Amino acid sequence: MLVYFIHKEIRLYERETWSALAEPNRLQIVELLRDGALTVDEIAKRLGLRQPQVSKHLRALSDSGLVEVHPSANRRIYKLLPQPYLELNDWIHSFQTIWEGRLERLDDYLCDFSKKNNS
Amino acid sequence: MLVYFIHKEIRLYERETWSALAEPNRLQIVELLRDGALTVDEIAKRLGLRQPQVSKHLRALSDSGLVEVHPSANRRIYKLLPQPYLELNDWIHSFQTIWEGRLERLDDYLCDFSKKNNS
DNA sequence: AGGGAATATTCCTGTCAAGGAATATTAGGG
DNA sequence: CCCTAATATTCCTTGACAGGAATATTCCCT
Repeated sequence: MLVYFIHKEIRLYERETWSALAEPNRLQIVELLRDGALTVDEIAKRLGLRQPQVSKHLRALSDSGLVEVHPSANRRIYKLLPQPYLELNDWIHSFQTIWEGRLERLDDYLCDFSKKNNS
Repeated sequence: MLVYFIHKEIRLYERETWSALAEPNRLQIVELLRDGALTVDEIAKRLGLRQPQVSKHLRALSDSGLVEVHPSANRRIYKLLPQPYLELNDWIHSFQTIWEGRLERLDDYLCDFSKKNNS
């Protein structure tokens, strides 16, 4: 249970995850894939994007380990991989003390380092 | 309790959150602030960054609603805001079916739309 | 008021990534 | 084996953004 608070232990997982999701179209793709695997064309159609850009975004998502592809005949079917979301979940939980408002009063701490700072 | 699974309802919160955290130095700043509020100089010192860049990053984080500043004399003390982490947590949980492997078998679904696609 | 510390801002430059358009690749079907 | 659909890749241009350096600002203190 205490595991969430030992945030020193939390893996500094692939930073790429963040930049991969920072691109709005890629985030949309990911949210689309949440409901199930899709082909490139299908994604392009639903999001109103052109096929090459979708391919490129999927490439980025794939490189960051966010999605997985498995070919089926002519098509390539993309689906989400669970790993990054697990890691994200861990990371977010390392902030639990923040969102639970348990670090509200830090003024003592601040006085501390401001004294140490007067070197 | 079911709230985590109704991902249609989840707010498409500020997309800025992602790009704000995509910058490695900003992510480090956030992870640093997890342990408590800090001044600009303190952050700069600990991360080995120059003060102006830290100020700029804090500006970005502030604009995205990730951090909050309250002045104290000469200094400005930055601390994390809980809101974005709550939202991120919700978002991540909307992928719970993924990481729990409950969407493994989607092949039927795929056959579905590939038929529909033959227009 | 003036000086200095802490912080913010501006300007500049280089880099990187996204979209558009065209083209290459791959795989099935006749 | 060619044709076509589905997908990937390349080249190009453009915009956003990060860092460096210098400067502006803010605020306390005497």
